[in-house]
Amino acid sequence: MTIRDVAQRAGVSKTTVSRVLNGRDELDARTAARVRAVIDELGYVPNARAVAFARGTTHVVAMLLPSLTWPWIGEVVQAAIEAIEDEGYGMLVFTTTQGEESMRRFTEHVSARAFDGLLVVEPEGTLDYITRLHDEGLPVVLIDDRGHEPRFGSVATTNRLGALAAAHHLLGIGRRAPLVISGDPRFGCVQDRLAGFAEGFAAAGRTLDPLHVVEGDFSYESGQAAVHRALEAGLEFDSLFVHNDTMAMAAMTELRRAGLRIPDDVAVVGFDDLPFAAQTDPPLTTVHQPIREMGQVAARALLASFRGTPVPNEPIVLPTSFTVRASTVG
Amino acid sequence: MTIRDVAQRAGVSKTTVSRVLNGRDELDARTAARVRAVIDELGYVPNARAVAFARGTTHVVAMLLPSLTWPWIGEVVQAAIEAIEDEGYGMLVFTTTQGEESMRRFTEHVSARAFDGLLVVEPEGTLDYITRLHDEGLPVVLIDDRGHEPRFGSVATTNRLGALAAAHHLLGIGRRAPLVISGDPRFGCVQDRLAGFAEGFAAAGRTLDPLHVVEGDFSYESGQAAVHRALEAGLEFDSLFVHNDTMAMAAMTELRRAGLRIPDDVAVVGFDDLPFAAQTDPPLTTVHQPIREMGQVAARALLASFRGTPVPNEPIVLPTSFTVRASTVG
DNA sequence: CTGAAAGCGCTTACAG
DNA sequence: CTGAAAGCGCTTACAG
Repeated sequence: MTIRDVAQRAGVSKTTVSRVLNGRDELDARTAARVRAVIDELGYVPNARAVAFARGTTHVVAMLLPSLTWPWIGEVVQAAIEAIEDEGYGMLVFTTTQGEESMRRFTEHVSARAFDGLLVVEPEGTLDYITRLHDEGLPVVLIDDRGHEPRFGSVATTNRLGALAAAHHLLGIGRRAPLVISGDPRFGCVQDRLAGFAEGFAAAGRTLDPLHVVEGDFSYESGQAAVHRALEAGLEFDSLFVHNDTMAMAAMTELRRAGLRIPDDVAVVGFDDLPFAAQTDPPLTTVHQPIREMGQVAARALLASFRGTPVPNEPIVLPTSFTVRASTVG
Repeated sequence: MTIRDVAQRAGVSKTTVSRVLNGRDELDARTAARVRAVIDELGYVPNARAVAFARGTTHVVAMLLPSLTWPWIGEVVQAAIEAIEDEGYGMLVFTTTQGEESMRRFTEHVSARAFDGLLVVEPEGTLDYITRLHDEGLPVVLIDDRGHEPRFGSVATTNRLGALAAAHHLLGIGRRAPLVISGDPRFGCVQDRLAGFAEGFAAAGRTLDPLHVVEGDFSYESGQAAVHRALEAGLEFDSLFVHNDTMAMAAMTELRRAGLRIPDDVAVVGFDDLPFAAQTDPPLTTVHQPIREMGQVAARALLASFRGTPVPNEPIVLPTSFTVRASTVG
């Protein structure tokens, strides 16, 4: 069934049916009603391929991601999909688990103009390429989990303030000797978290000893190893500020193994507030990242740009919040 | 840039360029080489919208899911995407977190013929609808996590045998009094797991007491509650067979809280083998579901059907395996 | 082996 | 307010 069938049955031209469908031109109310009745009766839905071809627009948004199996990525994508679906768009998902080959394929889809705009959680080392796509006219919004501040639209969060809140909380419960387990220091977000946390302690007249900052890489194993090394080295600490929840969970397991009580001997603060943070043992105090909101806001900004509202050039920054649980306050 | 530009520059017709692009007809090797050279030189990529329109085929596969935030769903989708991308297809993802509204939107995309085939992890209560889509000619493959055995192509796993393996393992390490924490018994997979486990104990001359089967709903909370209730009721057990890892993890936390040692007092076996199962405390012995393989096999079966190989009518069954960790063998 | 032409199902100036 | 016609960029019989 095509627009022709509807037109014939309603006794109008295809042009008129098209107008009813898209409803921006003036048309006689009665004609419109009649056409609409026929559309309903026939259950007609315009062929998406034909519409895309004629309009030069797909009603599809792509999302480029490192992988779907990361802890928080499902949340971002879910939120973005919901926002996208709300406007009748579809979401094409691309991941880069196959490295170069994945990027080659993605590029192919870009060149083929298979979608109208792009949401991206940056796969490592692709920022220049994404920037080029943006410069070439593809609407792009970056969901910035790494503190990039790119030259195009992005959504980020307050890493520095989040870490500051962690510092205040630990100071507030009387902890004076924190150990920091950081993520990879090449990331802007890691720098921001280190800076914010140091700032909080500095404001209380306490300088953080650089020896009390151990480097992890956001993985479970690295969280475990960090605590292990710190204990072996005989470092003294009454609290942990860990740059993500996964490492924090690992750290807690390791602390318990060493016979330390949480929070009595060591209070632990994470970063992310993933769903499992409420279910660790003990439940984890952590800096809440507005993951869902970031996905949603990014999607909405992209959709708005299709309607002519340009994506802001500076990052859209969404605030973290602070979630207190039993890992710091028994 | 369009196919016209390439044709002009190569001094051939658009038909010829199209033939080079799709390469199924015979053509002069030299002509083909010349056209290919021009294509490379110009970096020409056919417009996906035009191709889709002309061919009546989109090179896009859709995946319908309850949600992207479930523990194992990212793995399935990731595996499916990789298989899809390998053949140059794109993956359109739809979730049903918005209930009826989501389904209405999805239906719209179906009617608009926005994709060539469908992969589905069934959102509750949609099986009849999916069956109808299949009957109307849409290629569909179900990734069956619930023991459905639908009337169309599906990929499933050996729930019964997996549970049987769990029973054998527990018997093998001398456990005689298991407590089972099940999922929602309306699911076929839950029935299969109950049956397989009971079978294993029956074969060893031991009948399972129905009182020792407590019902959960696959959620963390329900796992915790189940153990709590069992202990309150004074049930005696030396082991736990839990129908998924999430409840198993919750159960372990609750056991520890009650002062019981794992595995000394209670050995614990889960089901799924999610990534976190290796990182619980202690690491969880569990029935490994071939989640990635299911996604991959389902995607490949769907792609094969586009090439004329029909999707088999009976379920494609992939075997579970059994992963032994410290929660049963200290 | 190659090309001219029709056609895929819409949208959108343009004319009335 | 409405319609005839061109056009979007390919593919695919059909003819040679």
